[in-house]
Amino acid sequence: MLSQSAPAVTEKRPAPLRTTSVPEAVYEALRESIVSIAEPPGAVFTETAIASRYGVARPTAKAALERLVAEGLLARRAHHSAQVPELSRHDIDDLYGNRAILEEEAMRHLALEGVVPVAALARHRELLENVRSDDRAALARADIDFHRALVLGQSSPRLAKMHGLLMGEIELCIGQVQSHQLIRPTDVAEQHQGILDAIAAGDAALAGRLTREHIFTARDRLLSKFDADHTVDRPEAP
Amino acid sequence: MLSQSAPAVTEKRPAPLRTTSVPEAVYEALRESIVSIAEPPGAVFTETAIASRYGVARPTAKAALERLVAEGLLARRAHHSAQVPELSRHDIDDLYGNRAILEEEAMRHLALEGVVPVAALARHRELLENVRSDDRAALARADIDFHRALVLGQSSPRLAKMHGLLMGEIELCIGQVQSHQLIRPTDVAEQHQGILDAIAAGDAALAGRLTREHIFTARDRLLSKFDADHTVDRPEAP
DNA sequence: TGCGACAACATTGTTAGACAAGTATGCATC
DNA sequence: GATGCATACTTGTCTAACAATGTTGTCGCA
Repeated sequence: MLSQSAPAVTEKRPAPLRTTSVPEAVYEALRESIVSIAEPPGAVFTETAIASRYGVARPTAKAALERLVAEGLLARRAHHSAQVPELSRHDIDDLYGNRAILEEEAMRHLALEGVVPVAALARHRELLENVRSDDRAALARADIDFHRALVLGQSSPRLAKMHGLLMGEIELCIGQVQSHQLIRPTDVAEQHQGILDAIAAGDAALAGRLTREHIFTARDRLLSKFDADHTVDRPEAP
Repeated sequence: MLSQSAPAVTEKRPAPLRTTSVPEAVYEALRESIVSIAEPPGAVFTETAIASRYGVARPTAKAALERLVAEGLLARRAHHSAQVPELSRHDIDDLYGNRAILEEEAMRHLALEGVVPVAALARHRELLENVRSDDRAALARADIDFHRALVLGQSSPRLAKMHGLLMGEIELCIGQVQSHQLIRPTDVAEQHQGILDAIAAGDAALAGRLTREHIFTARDRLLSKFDADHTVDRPEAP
């Protein structure tokens, strides 16, 4: 019941065949170093520095930077170097609020179609296998990949596009607020299982509600950590 | 009650001061010619052609094209010229379904804040003044500008960003399916007034419901026109 | 006539280098 | 100590060129 889509379907799309152009590769590398906070908030990226770091021409570096700026992973004013933005409390709230809206809708779609994307199942299994691992960052990534796979599996390309836009900043957010130190992987896995079951059962309302609650739980965890981190440094806060 | 924000607020943001760079100008010009279907679906845009048409360098034209591709206003495969995409029935459905979700949420935000953005009021007045005009295209634009102003007026920047992404394709959609020939401007104005009233009254549920219905009405009008246009040419359709 | 290989062309991908324009920084002056 | 200027840095834009890829048309051949 979990996969009404026949195996033939996965056969018909043999491979997305991700061909990688040079700007694409630079973009990926930069993106990775940003969301992993190898480059901390405030780090500056000049076009020439990126160009020489990766051995490409400046226009190529420029293209990669502009793409990151468009996604919100970098901020820059005219004639200034790009910088990794520091997300505020309001940003976290905004990010997760919109994420909840989008994913709730995506899960409702999936439930109405009654199809659980095979890619999401694979990601779920990955997370289950690593649930006893101590690599919290890897678990956070598995969590994100699971959600991405689910949204990618529903039928609205625009919904997936908008979700992808948000998830970039969400990853940055998770990196900056290292809240996955506190999270219990078993809880996450359980909630994921609940969502999958609701989708498979075709219960759109339940799938939507569970998704919303799951995301709000994550949001609240991040906000708590954020507040804790920011009241220590500022004893004069009310 | 309509504007709880003091005049001082508009004073604090003296002007967005829209400075226009060269690629920006090319982008705007191309975008306009696309959504106004001066360039019909299928029209090809080569980088060199754009560059010589506007008297700019090819990299400049390239940047403008890439931006349009990212927004879905142009489609292109690697090593091929960009083309204006032809939206399918499914695209229209997808576009308006997602638009409804986003705008419903935006109106709920506004209603909860109890603030009607002054820009939206101005747009509404514009539409009312031209309600007897025969310039249907201008009315369609006023309609879009009204919705844009409302969403821009609420407090979530990401919601506005995602909405902007959709609205580009929505404009293209409206251009390709010339359905505003059939629309009654007074109906549109009335529905807008209803939404504004609900927001001012702080009734989030009502504002959301009216918005959703308003958008679905528009969608159904487009779909009807689309079907009519496409069954004429294909008598063998079921 | 029909079909396949090959060659020429068109288009994008990427680079290099250069100059202009804008911004910030530091220094000298008052 | 505040102001104004000069300098350095960074981005904005252009010209030119070559490489890689996809398309098209032609030619020869069966």
